[in-house]
Amino acid sequence: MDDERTWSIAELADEYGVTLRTIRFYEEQGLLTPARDGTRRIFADGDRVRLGLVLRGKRLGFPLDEIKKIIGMYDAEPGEVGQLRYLLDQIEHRRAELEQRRRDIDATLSDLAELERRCRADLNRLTG
Amino acid sequence: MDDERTWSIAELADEYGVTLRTIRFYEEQGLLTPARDGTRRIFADGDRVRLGLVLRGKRLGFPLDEIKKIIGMYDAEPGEVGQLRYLLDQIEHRRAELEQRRRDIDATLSDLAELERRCRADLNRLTG
DNA sequence: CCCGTACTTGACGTTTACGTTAACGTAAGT
DNA sequence: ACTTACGTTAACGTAAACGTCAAGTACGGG
Repeated sequence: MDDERTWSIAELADEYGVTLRTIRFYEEQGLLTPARDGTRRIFADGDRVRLGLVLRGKRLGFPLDEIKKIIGMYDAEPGEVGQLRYLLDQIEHRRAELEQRRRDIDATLSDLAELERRCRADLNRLTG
Repeated sequence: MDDERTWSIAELADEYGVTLRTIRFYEEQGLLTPARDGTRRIFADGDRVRLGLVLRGKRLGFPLDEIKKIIGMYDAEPGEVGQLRYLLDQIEHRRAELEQRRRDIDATLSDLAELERRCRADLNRLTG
């Protein structure tokens, strides 16, 4: 099986539910670097994965330049020891950030659960 | 003990690490409604809590008008049955959103963990 | 050859969430 | 009386993340 399949910009946009403009903008920002056939963009599987990562980052509320850094970490060359230590440091930083977010989410979910309880109680009182 | 203590805009800004402008802007947007002593803003405990909720929403990447709606749900009057059903519906919607976010976070954390493993392996190879 | 469809690159418009002066009021300290 | 600290409103500026034209290119079908 060849996984040499490629996609047009419209196919990718359609698949991920974004506009063409969005994808072009991501390329302009260096988040995607599709190949070219003349002037046309050709997206390989790696590009699809990257787009998925970008959108996941967006759902998490990260700004695009942050997302760029994070994705950049994934495909950094092994490089020298200093680089590796720096990268590990960054990883730790991101992890802390994400764990803070998860705490915020859990707190909000718990607030919502409490709110729902009150709602259901009120509803029971009124319709019960 | 009276919990009648109040705060100035500067105290609140300082406590939460935001600027005065930010707080005034939140008021302008209807996210906060502090009392007044003449023209001066007087923040009660409820206002502090609300500011905390706003900032939590921000950390989660919600836009301010979304945050306004969510917070609005907390202090909605019990109201009529239709309102309650609508509110329960909204709660469900927010919950789904937050749970998607948590999945995104977990996926990212797992990516980071894998990346860290590879980093440590490389580091061992180089310094080992 | 013309048409429709898909693609391209500008370039300007828009919204959000504040930052940044500007110009002023008020109350306390010296 | 003067300064300093803290507050006010009004208004313009800005960066991010696209949306929205405008104008042109490339290609297969009829």
